[in-house]
Amino acid sequence: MKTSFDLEKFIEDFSTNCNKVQLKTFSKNETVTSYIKNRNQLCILIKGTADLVRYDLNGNRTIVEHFSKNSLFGEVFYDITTNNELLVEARANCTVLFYIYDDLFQKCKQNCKFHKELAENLPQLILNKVTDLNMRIELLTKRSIRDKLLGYFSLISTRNLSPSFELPFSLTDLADYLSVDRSAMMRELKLLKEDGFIEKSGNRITLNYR
Amino acid sequence: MKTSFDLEKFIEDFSTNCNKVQLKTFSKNETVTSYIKNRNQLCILIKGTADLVRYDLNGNRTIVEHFSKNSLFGEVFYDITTNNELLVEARANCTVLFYIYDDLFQKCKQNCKFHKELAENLPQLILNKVTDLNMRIELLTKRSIRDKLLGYFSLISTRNLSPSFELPFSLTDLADYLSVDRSAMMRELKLLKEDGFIEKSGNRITLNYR
DNA sequence: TATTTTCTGTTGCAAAAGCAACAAATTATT
DNA sequence: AATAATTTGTTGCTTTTGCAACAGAAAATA
Repeated sequence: MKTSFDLEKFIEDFSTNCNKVQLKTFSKNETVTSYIKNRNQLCILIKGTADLVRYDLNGNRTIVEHFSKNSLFGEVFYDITTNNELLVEARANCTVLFYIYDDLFQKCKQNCKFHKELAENLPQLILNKVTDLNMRIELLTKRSIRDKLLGYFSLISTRNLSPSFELPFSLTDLADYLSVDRSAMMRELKLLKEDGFIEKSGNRITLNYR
Repeated sequence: MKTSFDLEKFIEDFSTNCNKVQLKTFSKNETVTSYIKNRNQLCILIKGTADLVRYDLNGNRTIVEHFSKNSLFGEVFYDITTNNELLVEARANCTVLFYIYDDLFQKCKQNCKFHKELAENLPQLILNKVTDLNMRIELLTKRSIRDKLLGYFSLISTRNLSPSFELPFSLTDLADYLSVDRSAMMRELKLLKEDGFIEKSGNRITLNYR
């Protein structure tokens, strides 16, 4: 895992009069922001978890990204070309920093402490985001539900340094994240149990493969 | 589209004695690099086109990313957790800049012109990469081959500012890029023609929807 | 230019995934 | 504690996708 500085710590003892920065809190299930064409917001999740969710024309819901502490989101990272609605929804109580900027990597005119720190650390945070996106692509390019599940489990297991873990999603959300039908996914989970690949009780999974 | 500085122009009249930078050329179908665990190379495609390709255990080939001028690649952007082979293959004659770095965003000790310029421009190039990856995810999360094709076509069409365009891939490669079976994709293309969504002659597609 | 290789286009059949509907279990709300 | 809402688990049926195999076209190579 790549290291990154502790933004939360930094924010805590941070008081700025910089008018380009806003700190807001959200409670579970609230909409944090929706992506709007021709705006270019940058947001940093300081605390909590949230999802970027898309609802398409067929009524399918997709969890496009899953955010936790230090995750970046906002239109800066997205070319909004489609008519799909893109919403960021709080999964737990959240603290989010909104950054309205002229030039993302330029220090603001006041040259305030916040902008200085941000400019220094943003590149690494973005790099973390890129590796996250690449892992997501690796999952999505797998051809079967089985391979998607196994790939996802193996990922979480590696992160937790344990073959046994609680899913960070409900099973309903996991299906939306892997972009597959929920009932088909449930069926495949059952088969994975029957074939001895995994053990499962509730949302706790134990892997029987390395 | 986001703007970015012209790296090719910059490289042309660039001569450095910085020992951390290498410029190499490749001809079509040559392997530019393969991703190696515990190395952290950063590469910039100065000229040409190339693909990041993965071969999985089932023998499936996936085009993970498609690179053109100014694209970034290398292990910096990838957590190599799987046993899958990841190769960058030149699709056309290429010029690639390899950057062996200690700290990606730190100027090198010699404080050479190249590192200065790169440090200034890298963040924007990375941001472009992030929006590319997000578009790719949007495509891959579409549930049917039909929607993937239509989404992809609409993307290319928007980029080219025209409802008619040559595919930048062979159809075989397009299937590997959309992560679907080639023959199933061909069948769907035929249906799209029959249903009047597209016209197709060879690798030229014309869209009949906006 | 002849020959080999790759790519396109097609099809029948098999396997996988999606859809719809519902009951049971769990969690949230009043 | 009672009720409502959401999530889990399951299944029969339908549709979509994948697989395999092959012929013709196009492109690359000798």
